[in-house]
Amino acid sequence: MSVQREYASNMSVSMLSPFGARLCALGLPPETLEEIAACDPLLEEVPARSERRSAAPAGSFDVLLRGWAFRYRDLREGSRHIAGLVLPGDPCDIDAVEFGRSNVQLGTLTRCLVASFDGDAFRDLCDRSALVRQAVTRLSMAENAMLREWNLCLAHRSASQRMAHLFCELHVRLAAVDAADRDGYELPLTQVHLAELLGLTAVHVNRTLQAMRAEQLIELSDQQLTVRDWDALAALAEFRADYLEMERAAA
Amino acid sequence: MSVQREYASNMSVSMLSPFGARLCALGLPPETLEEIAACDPLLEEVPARSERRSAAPAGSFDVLLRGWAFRYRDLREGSRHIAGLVLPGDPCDIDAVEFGRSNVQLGTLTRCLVASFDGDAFRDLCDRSALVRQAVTRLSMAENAMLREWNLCLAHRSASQRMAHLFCELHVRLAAVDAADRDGYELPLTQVHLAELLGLTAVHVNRTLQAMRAEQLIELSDQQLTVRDWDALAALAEFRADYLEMERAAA
DNA sequence: CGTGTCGTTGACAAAAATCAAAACACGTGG
DNA sequence: CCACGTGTTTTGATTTTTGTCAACGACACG
Repeated sequence: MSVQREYASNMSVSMLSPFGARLCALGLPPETLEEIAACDPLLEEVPARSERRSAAPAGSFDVLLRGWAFRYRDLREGSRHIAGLVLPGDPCDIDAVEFGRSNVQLGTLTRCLVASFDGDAFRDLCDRSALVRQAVTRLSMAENAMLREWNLCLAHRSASQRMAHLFCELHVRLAAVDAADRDGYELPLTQVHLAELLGLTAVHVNRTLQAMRAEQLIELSDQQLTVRDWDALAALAEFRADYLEMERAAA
Repeated sequence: MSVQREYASNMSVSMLSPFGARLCALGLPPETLEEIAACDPLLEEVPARSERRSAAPAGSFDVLLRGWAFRYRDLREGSRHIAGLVLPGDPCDIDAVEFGRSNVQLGTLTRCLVASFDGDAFRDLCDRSALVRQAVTRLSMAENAMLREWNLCLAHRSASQRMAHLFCELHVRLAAVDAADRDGYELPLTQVHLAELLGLTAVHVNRTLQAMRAEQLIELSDQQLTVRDWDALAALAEFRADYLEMERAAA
């Protein structure tokens, strides 16, 4: 391995730091990131508010490094389902690794930086390295845990509870990649986005937000969310962070 | 390897046939099942209507071979969320493989036969065999796909659409393990179970079922579901089976 | 026979969707 | 600078969907 190559690889490791944080939170050793970084990802900037972009063009393994994105699916006549938010450190579409192509649409909310690993090279690496394949498995299972939790919310909780749960989950996930203050974070979503995500109408989202503001739970203006009363918010949502903390679950 | 051992292993392969069908549907070669079967699972009968059973006691890897089971979680005061149905060939809790213990509750609807692989032995096998670890990854991703689809249903579809979607999905999943007729299948769920699964009240489930019967979509009595009009049912649910057929997606 | 579970029904209340419109911010071009 | 279009937030009135509460009948089982 040439010096340039090693240098490039080290650069990659530091570039990939949010992804490294994710792997670490999943209980994976630092070598995992080094092995993956050796794949030399392509770094790509994506402008804000882009849509109709495949999550992993050409079956590559794409990881979001900076910015906010979301997975979505169009429904009949103008309606849309946002299947989940993609935050720094998250894979855009983990399934693409196994199945060689993506059938998820990805949209961006802010300007994003994406690390794109060549699909075939990454799959080769999976075959060679048990650690890397284990990382893929755990990333998939982490997503699984979030989906299950969100399922429960959608099935059994009210509009305000879902909203509260989303805000709590985002706080914890953003904090894990140093993108949240102690009492809030930037939330680059419109009320329409929230509606598509929560499975509500935009009108109802608006009224729910107003109720939550009136109850002194949160403030939200200019894309900035401030949590006024974390305990009350978490209690409303019946939020427990354990499903997000796989490493503790593994211990 | 002794003759007895091989013999036992061959026995296992045939015992495990529903699980083999799953692996095959996920695009995995037959060797995968053979390697796994060599782990010599314990076969365990579980009586019908048992509850409060951990999905994978002692971190074992458990696979349902016969019967119906479900994953659930208790909520505040008497209410309960059924997170998913476990059909023959399905792992009871795939996460237990990676995290060495299960925090999912499992209940049975009918008498069940479960193959239980020793946790540590199975994890050793994962480390040795890329194929087996890949199987775990794909099983996790398959569950992921179902969760995503169900998420969409819960978020954006009405009671009758959810119900229709459930019936369609079950038909396809049961057919994959030869447990469905062309026009229906046994459905060992009470209306209360359906309610906990669909995120509705039992009363509303009852009324929704009646409406679907009145519209000649289905019949349901004595735990036997008959699909009267598949096309109309699938259209109502906006059901497309592709998310269940990973092998085709991979092709 | 009681007792329990399950399916069913009716009357009513709450949650959320729908429809329509206004208020507001923000850029762009005249 | 203003007029204009567009996207976002807000509001009110109304309807639809679903939940809640209470009760009853069928049926299995001890």
